[in-house]
Amino acid sequence: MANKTRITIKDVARAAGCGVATASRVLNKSGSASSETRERVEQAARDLGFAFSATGRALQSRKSMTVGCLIPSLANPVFAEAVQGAQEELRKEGYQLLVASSNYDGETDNEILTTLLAKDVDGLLVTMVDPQDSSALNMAQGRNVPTCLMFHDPLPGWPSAHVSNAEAAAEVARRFARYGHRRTGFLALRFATSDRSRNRFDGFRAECAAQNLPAPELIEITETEANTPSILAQRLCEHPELTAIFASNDFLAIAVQKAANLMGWHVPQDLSVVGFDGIEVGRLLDRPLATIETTPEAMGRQAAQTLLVGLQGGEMAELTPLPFTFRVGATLSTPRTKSPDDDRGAAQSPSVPPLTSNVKQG
Amino acid sequence: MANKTRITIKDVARAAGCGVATASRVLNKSGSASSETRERVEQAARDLGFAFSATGRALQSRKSMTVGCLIPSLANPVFAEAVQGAQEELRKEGYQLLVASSNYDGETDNEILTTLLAKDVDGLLVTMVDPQDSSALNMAQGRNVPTCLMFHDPLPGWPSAHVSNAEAAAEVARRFARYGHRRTGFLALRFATSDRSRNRFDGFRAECAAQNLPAPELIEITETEANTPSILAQRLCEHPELTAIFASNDFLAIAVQKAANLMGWHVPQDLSVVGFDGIEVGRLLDRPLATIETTPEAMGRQAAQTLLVGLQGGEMAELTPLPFTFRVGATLSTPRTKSPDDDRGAAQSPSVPPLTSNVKQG
DNA sequence: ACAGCAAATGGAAACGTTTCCAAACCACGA
DNA sequence: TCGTGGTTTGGAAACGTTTCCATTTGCTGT
Repeated sequence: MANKTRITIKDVARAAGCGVATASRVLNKSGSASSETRERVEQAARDLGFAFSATGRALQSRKSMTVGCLIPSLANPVFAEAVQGAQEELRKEGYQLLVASSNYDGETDNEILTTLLAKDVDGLLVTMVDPQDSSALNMAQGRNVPTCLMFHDPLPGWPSAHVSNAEAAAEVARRFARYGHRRTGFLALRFATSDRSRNRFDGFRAECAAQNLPAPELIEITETEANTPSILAQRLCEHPELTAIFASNDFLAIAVQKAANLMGWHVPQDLSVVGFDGIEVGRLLDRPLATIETTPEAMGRQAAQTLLVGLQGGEMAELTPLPFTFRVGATLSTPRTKSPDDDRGAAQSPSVPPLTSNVKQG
Repeated sequence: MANKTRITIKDVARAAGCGVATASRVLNKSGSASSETRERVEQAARDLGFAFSATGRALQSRKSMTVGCLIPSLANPVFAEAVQGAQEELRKEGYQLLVASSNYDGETDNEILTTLLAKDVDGLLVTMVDPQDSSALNMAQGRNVPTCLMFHDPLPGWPSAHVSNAEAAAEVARRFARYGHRRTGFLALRFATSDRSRNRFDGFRAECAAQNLPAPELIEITETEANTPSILAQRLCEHPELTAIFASNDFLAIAVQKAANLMGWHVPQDLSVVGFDGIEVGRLLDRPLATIETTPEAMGRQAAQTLLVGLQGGEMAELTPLPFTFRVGATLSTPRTKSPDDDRGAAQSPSVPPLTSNVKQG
């Protein structure tokens, strides 16, 4: 019960009958020491169950061996997987990850970054609402804290592990065009706080134009609308002319299918749907989801590796976008040919078979 | 370019023309100071862009304001959500979360815990392979580092935020029995490294016995088998007598459906399937998954709140299990009556409607 | 004008490390 | 016997805080 709560290197030194400097040298295998002292120190350390205090070390060496990680939410598997990948990569090199999420809130982003910087993180891995003018992110730069973004399209000043949102979205537009769709929609959640979503829309719209399609309809919905199929169905009904919907992420795309079912529309005959991200469950659906397949874990790994270069004092190179794949699912087909009084949901012959090959792009 | 890299309280004191003690008092709003000095110090701090170093503070106060979090993997949304909940709860009180995952490996568990302890975490949130005899977890106890488990059924020595795995599993057995199933199977992944999974099986088996059902078949599969529908289908074929399968998590349950489809079996007529966890996507499937619905985020929150009590020096009480719900989906029904040469997959009249009410239990 | 007291202040120690530096020690050849 | 040069060794400073404690300052009331 009279346990001193912490065993320090001084305790070890005393037990071994030597100075702390010597103990430190032995335990770190730096500098020289006679084999007898070495033995005594090691024995003492073992007996006492000594372990270095990372705090003491951090203070003296000005290296915390800690990386800060800011993301919108761990409840989104895309971010969670990225963190998982980054964490594994960093741990190999002895770094720990300080993780915090902002819930898609710009102010919280800054608060968190400030806290992380105060914690003396050696580096930063960041996905946030508005990196371009975050005071805290600038402060990180001023303090020379290596920083790598994740998911964001390239931004001046920071490397970013990402997939080209615009190019991926363009691929979707091309697919739609190839299947003969003309009136398309882009379904967005949190459009205001996600540059990813905005960039997807921009890329999608641009390619629609290039393909001589009418401009896509932008449909913004709230979290509640996304989670309530009946309401979502209502929103979709406001756009009866659309034959294909590009959802800004897979969950949304699945929700659209659900909503469509509710109205008796058949996917894909009555409405084609394509998602974004390529989450695993999309594959397991009865009607596997057509989607842009990305690899968030690889993204996290890449970000971590780049950061490691920065942490070792190197120059962090601008990153080339990670490849994406168009996953051919069963939710994209030719639109049914519609007559003006066409009744959606009527029996329908099978659609043309989907294109057989996937496209990989970098 | 000649920037001193870090601004310390000494710099502030010098700029304000006072001692560091005074500066510290002002900036911390502790102790007294004349309004002029107060003003000068605050001005100086603002001008210099001063921020406290958490490391220095941690060293002197022996509080790192950091909590360590160990989980099997962030790639599993159940854990990711728990971390999310815990993180939010802890941040409110000024704590940051140091997150690491072990990939379901017991040795890694211990390595990580050791590292976290070295980092002087003030508390620990843990889900691991084998908490009962982890040297590192004992060390945490010896060092008086408050620790709360997550997901684990109660264990002597540590509080645990959890759902009663056995009771939840028993509920599944009762549902199976009520629908007239007799030959059932329990599909397990990582049985060896998950006490949760084992406890579910035990509870399931016990209640099968109580309901006079034959002992359930334990079917262990590997990750690869789980991810490859065709192989999984093969495994299922080895047990043609089973009419209902309880999968140890929802992903597995979805995989079973997929595999069943592949063989032309109809779910639930030919094979009923129930999952565990209650992940969101289960709801969005064409055939919504029947499952035990749990609330991982709430679990993370509860664990964090308990831990906070411990962090404030209080006694951490044993936690009562969190409630779970049996989610009535569309994957559980009466088994089709089988004749010996019955051809599974033949056309079939609709099953009886599912029970209408959910059950909530704590 | 002065004792007495509260408010304000700053020096110094401590937290646990690492590392610089000077001192002590050793064996060896001259 | 004594330098010489290398190996071991430990004291002390530094990293950025907070806090104890002693000192100084400024008033109050008599």
